[in-house]
Amino acid sequence: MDPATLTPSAADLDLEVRRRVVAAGQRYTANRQAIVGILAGADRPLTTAEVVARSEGLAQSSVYRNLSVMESAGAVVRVAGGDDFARYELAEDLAGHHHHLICTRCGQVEDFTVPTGVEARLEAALGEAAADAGFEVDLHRLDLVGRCAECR
Amino acid sequence: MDPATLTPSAADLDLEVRRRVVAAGQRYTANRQAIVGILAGADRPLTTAEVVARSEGLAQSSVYRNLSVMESAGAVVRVAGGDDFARYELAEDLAGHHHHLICTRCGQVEDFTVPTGVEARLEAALGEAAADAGFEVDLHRLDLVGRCAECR
DNA sequence: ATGAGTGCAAAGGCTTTGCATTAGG
DNA sequence: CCTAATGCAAAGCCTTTGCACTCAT
Repeated sequence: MDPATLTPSAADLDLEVRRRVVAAGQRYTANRQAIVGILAGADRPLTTAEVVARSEGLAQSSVYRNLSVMESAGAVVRVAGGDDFARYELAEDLAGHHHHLICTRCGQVEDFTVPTGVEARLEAALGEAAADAGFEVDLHRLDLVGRCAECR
Repeated sequence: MDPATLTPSAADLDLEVRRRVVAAGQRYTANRQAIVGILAGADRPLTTAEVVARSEGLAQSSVYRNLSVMESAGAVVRVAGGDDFARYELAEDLAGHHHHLICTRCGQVEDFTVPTGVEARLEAALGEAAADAGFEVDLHRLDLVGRCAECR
């Protein structure tokens, strides 16, 4: 796989995203930079509405388009939550590998990490089992579904 | 947890779904029974469009409403795939615990199971880690994202 | 200059809802 | 009988697209 950056600093993150966006033949504008900053500052995937709200003055359509462009560039990923809103977060190799806690009551999504040992063993076992099915695994998504601390 | 049924036969499945739907104060009509049969006969979650297509003569709105009712009754669950279509499958305790292989190219979702040993260790480790975050886990969703045999 | 990016508003497309009718218990 | 279920069509709502203008290179 890609031996790229692991949870880079804010400046490095910005540079790396710029590199990817430019490599995709697009520009890394102030708006896109702002969106990356917003995503980087969140500890969970944000809905498009949340990004719009936090970007102050950015048109909704631009948010959608920018997220789409940066998704194609491999800088951000779309995340499925407990409701019908598209959520976005930085790509895994930019934000670090993590999982999600999804609350069935309020629909919110929180980031979550498991001990590296568990992660490593899991990954090995999964890749093997999937290969038997002719499937080539890029990455795994592990969501824990239940009740968050506030909704219990 | 719930010491309920484990992958029941077609008839048992039908009875169990009926029980849940009735317990939720709803009727288990022929249409609902048909939808359950369709889901039970698939080896992967189906989009609402697929359910409509396979149900022959059932109104789209009825499919949506029935799936929604049966979801509330705990008989089926909505699954997030690689595209923007809602997919449904039988509840985990009716169809058996499994995971999904999601193809990034064609968006399709396939069922997938991992060795029970891996599953058990995973579950134990996860429940513990999540509890530290104040989160109560009902179930976990593990998706392997990559390329299916046909899209490689 | 030259094409990408942006805003605004309109259009799309999956999903939901209103309402009159039919059917289940 | 009474209430839930169903069909059809209209409405909703998140998301995408068209178009003219602006900005970056």
